[in-house]
Amino acid sequence: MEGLDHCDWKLALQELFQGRDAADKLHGSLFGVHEDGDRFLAATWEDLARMVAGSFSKALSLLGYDDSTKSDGNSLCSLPWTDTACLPVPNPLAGGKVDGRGRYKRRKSCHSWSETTPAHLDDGHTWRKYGQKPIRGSNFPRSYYRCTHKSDQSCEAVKQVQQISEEPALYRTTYYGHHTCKITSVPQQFAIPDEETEFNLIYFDSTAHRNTTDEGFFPSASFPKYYKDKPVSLMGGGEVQTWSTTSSMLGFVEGKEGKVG
DNA sequence: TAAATTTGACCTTG
DNA sequence: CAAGGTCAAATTTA
Repeated sequence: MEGLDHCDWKLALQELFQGRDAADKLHGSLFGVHEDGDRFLAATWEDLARMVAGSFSKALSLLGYDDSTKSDGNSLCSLPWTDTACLPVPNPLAGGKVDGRGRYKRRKSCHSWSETTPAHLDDGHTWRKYGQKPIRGSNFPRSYYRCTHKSDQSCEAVKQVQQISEEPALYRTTYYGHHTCKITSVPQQFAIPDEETEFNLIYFDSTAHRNTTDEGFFPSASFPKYYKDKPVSLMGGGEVQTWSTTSSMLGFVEGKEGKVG
């Protein structure tokens, strides 16, 4: 993977984690252990299957084994993780208000990266909700989140979360911008790697990308059983602030970038 | 008491 | 003008 730049690397990890998450859920539901039991709908299987296929296809593409998803010539680095150009910027000409409200430009048709999941996944970052709006044509409101470190680290990452169906519960998360904040806390799951036997799902060797002095990333990361044992918190009533597991590693990967600019 | 959430006002865009 | 996105005061929570 020497040819993989950091952005593709992150995205590949994201897709792999998401794909495995969906695969686990699909496996559970196929064997009748899903929490919804008999009421678990075929539509959910379809969604999960689609997620599995999509995630792994993207990851493979990023890793150079399938160019079908890169045929448009767009590097995935142009996705919102790294696209700060589409972030809202102050607009001193707007409004003329003295209280600073509304001095921004709405992001237009900037790239957005979104995912639809049955549950919320931890991206390793903390978010603060700053708004909620009813969306025309949707039974569910859309929630707006920004990075908790917007003020202290000028981190401009934002995301929107909207429930798109009730049964099965599906949530669409759209990310804009990327995190420039540093993650200072190490997810415990990663701080103390589990026993070797637990490294059974995904194993990362970052030596091709990092040297030993790098901070905030494990030379060899894996996903031990904790992930399977710890259900991902569902987002109920627009309130989700405690995420865990799957993408914690991604958050960590993101965090190793350090501050930009 | 600090941090997070709620919610109505205000803004931009189409 | 409607819809969607953001701000910030008020309120809630830890």
